Amino acid sequence: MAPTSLRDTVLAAAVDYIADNGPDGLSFRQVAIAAGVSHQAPYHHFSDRRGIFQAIAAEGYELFTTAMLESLAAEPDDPTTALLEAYVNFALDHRGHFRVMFRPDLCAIADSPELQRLADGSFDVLVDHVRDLLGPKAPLKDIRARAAAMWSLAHGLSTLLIDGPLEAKIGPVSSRRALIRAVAEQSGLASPTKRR
Amino acid sequence: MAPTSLRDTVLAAAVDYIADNGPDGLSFRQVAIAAGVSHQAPYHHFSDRRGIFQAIAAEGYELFTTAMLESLAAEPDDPTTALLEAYVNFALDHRGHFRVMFRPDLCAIADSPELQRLADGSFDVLVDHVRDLLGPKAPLKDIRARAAAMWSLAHGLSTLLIDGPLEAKIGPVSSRRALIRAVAEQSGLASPTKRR
DNA sequence: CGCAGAAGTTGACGGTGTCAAGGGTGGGGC
DNA sequence: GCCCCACCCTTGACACCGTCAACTTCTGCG
Repeated sequence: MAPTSLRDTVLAAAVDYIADNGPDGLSFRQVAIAAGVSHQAPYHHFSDRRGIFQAIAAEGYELFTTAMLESLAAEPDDPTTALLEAYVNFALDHRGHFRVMFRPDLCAIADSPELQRLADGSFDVLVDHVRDLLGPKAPLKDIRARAAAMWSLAHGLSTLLIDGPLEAKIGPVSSRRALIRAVAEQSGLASPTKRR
Repeated sequence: MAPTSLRDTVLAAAVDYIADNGPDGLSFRQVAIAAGVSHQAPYHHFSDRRGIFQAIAAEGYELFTTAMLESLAAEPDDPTTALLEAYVNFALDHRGHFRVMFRPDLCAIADSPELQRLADGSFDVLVDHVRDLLGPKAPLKDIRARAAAMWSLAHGLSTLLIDGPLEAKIGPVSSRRALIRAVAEQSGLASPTKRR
């Protein structure tokens, strides 16, 4: 935290703003003058407005991958729920990053090989888990569908909790952990060994 | 379609643009001059930039509700899959609407009672289905969790298919219908009567 | 006929992203 | 010791955007 280079300052300020207000109203210039520099200073660290979002997304995917791996390590006997929990917790605790990571119009993942690599790293955690879960002899079709199902459930719950109307319709969520586990249980995805 | 009022023209053009490019780069002025009118003409039909998005969202929720109801009626023996399919199909076939409907920063659902009513109508279709499915004596907690799970799965799959990296990781989707059914099956949500 | 209201136009203002050019400063080679 | 250059930042300008305000044009109705 000591260096506080302009690059880091701008990045942190942008993430904070996005977490509160969403990425779209973010003003390059406002961030700059809030940091006490001229409106063009950040251009020396980011080529573009898109460059800021790419940097935020890259940071986010790194945090995301380690969060999922840590959760898997902490809860080895129910890895599916562990992953689901890590996914939702990351989204809620790092809204600023999460809101950018899944907006290809903002960060253009495909245009940056480095960013693409980081994103793939995150998703591979999930896909690898499904492969382990279903075993090496499972048909590829099932692995894909299972991964898509897990990913969709986690992603949908995250986005609906962040800015969707879920809480308004479902009722207030007293315990995030309890909601995640109840959802995992109501879908058939969690702890599949108990299901047969 | 005959009247083609300026209001309808602007709305349709905006929806088309959003379906292709996302809602954020949408320019009020460009839409106006593309429609052959001055840059201020649309202001006579929409109070605000936000007003356009609210109108798009309202139209979207109406289409959304009827799409889900029609799918339920067409496939009464597997209503969960019918709803999931309707949800994903709507998202993919009406990207312009879908991209706005779940962006509260754009359309500010809570600020418009009319829009709030339409949105509630859509979600009630889903919640009512879960209530029917689990029976009247099911604990409220289970109903909520089940609704959240179904909703999350449908919403996550939709958003990941629209602009997420799902197809890139899972592989090309030859048949949308097959993917949806496989995902429904891999999650434990679809056709629960067959599961016990 | 008169007029009120809707629909559309023109002009202006502040804010924003971005391009272009300039300044200042610290460090390394001669 | 001096010069030069790379780096970081500033200043200024431009086009575009959303929005406010005032003006014109048209239309229906007493």
